[in-house]
Amino acid sequence: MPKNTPSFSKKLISWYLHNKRELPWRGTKNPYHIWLSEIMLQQTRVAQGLPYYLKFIENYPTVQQLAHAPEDAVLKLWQGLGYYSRARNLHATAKMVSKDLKGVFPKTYKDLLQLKGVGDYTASAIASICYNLPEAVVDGNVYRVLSRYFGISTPINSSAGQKEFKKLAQLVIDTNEPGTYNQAIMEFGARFCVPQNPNCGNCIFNDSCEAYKSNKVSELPVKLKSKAVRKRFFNYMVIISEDEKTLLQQRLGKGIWHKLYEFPLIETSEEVTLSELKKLPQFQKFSENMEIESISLYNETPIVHKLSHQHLLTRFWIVTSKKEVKNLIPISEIFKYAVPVLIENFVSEFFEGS
DNA sequence: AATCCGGGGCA
DNA sequence: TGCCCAGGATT
Repeated sequence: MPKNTPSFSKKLISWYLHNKRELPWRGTKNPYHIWLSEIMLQQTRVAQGLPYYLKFIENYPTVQQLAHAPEDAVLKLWQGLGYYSRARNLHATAKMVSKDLKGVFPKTYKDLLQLKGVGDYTASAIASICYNLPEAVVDGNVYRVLSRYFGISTPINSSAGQKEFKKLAQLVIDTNEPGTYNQAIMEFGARFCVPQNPNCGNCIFNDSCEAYKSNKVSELPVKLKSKAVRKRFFNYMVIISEDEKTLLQQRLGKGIWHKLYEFPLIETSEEVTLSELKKLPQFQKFSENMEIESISLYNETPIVHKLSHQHLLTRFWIVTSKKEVKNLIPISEIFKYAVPVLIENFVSEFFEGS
């Protein structure tokens, strides 16, 4: 189909060799390092993931050391990076590779795909970068570059689009150096063929890019709109005991922040007053083994914590207690627990200097 | 096929 | 504000 495919991949690789960023996971084929970086960079910018990559390599230099770490420690190190199932799957896969595979990562696309947290993109990335296999990656950058260069308007988040772009990516990959090619097209998308206002006038492809020729660069790629975000109302009960302790609970159900810690949470369907809060069954349960001395609202205006798919309108209630409550932890030890950024921000603000 | 799952950067 | 980011799992 694409008649200038060789030129496309060659120019891409040439651009890459002259313009690539030097990153810690470049220039190595160590599958542990590549795997770790690829998991971290899922839906995550290089600038955001980089410090986490360095922390993980420093704390866990080998897959065996990661495997032997407690899950809580892995989650704590992952704290702030989001999409925490990645951290749980990372740890599970480390244990699997360490025990069942004696520390040796799978060496084919098909076998890599069996690992928890490794999908089409990540299996292709590891296979091509570590083992020189001609497996084309398709990430957000690849969608953008291919849709523009070839002028394809199939929505990238439709199943038809995913198939079409995967097939095209596999067609144009440079099979002689697939790892370099895959990184080249992603780097090109991340650094030059950017979503907004790309510098097409200076682009190496401005003589062959279909979108540029037809003045449709700003319209590609096409993406179906997702539905509106859900609003949720969170009331966090921050217990302060006389001996400077508080209560944290681990989230164990389905949903966001699985296995992270937070203050006791009372979720409501709307913003509530203190008297309304006190009437709720969840509040009764919360306070049943306590002798509450006082409750005061820390923030009248809810803190809006925005996730990609829901907005959390959050208010913190400060609860002082006379009677000893069970399972309290010293406030000075909150930092040992993996908590959502929403909680971390409150803790650092509220307990600052105390 | 659609939805869920974080957090941050940018125009 | 809305969109995007070296996506994957679940329903």
